[in-house]
Amino acid sequence: MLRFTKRADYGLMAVHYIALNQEYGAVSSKRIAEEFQIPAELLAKILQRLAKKGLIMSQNGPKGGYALADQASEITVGQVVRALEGPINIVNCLETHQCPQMSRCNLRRPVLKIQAGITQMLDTMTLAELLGDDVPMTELVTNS
Amino acid sequence: MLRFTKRADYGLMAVHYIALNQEYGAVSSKRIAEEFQIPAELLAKILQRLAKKGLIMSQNGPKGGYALADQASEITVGQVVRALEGPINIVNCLETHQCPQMSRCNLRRPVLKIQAGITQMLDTMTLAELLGDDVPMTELVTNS
DNA sequence: GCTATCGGCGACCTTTTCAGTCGGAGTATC
DNA sequence: GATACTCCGACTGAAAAGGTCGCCGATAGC
Repeated sequence: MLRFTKRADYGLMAVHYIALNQEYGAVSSKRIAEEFQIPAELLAKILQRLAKKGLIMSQNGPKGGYALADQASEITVGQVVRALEGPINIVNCLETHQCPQMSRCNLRRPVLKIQAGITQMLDTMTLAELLGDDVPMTELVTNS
Repeated sequence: MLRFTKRADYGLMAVHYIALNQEYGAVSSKRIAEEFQIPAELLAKILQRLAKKGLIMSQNGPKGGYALADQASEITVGQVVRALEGPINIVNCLETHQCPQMSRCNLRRPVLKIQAGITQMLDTMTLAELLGDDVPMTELVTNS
């Protein structure tokens, strides 16, 4: 229901954590998993995927772990999300499957508009922007 | 992976179709299902839900069916989506479940920002806007 | 008043996708 | 070269979505 998977959640948390702590050396998957209390193997898989996509660099062996492949200001939230969840498609009729009423459907334009808006939001938000602010802001939670 | 369910898809298609055709009388669930080749029972359930939420009006019996409860310009895409999928929450740590690292999480602010952006887009888009344009625009499909 | 047609409602089954788990291979350190 | 640490890829279980079935109540036409 228009929701990120935990893959994206965990991935963003992890990348964020790496960005914060990599100056003291590579950050291991295990450490991040403990920090956020998420299953180590699951997180490992996520990080592997990010490494495969070239967003983070992996280093094997003791003292190994992950580090950002680029500056935090050069990596966008959209890149991380797409690396983990594939291309952003709000509806499935526009990708592989074809809606039988493709020709009559007037929903494509608005849907694409929404999609483009979301994509742009994600792509203009870099990791660097996530690092600064640590205010609680619980009051922003608006379950409309 | 950040995707609408078919409930929302079908719901929007149906409401859109009702808006187009209701001037000649109520539009039956069966007719819409045939038009878009979607399971009649499933669509029925969706329309019932929309009726329950007061977005469309139902009329029983022969010649019965559904009609918009309000002007097309007064019904927003966001209303339809929320009626069918509940409140929009991109991540689940912000609603019922609590992330064990709530205090350290710096992701809330950007997530809420994205969420607010999406919500606003959906809420400012009315049904009336969907009715006018029927251009193909297949070239807009950008699987980035 | 009988009948056909429609919406309304709840329970159920199937399929897909997500979340989490397991064993294996590689690499650096000692 | 043995060991401990890491990354890596296939597998299994759980949850949600999608779809189905059957029955009831209401309304309009005959």
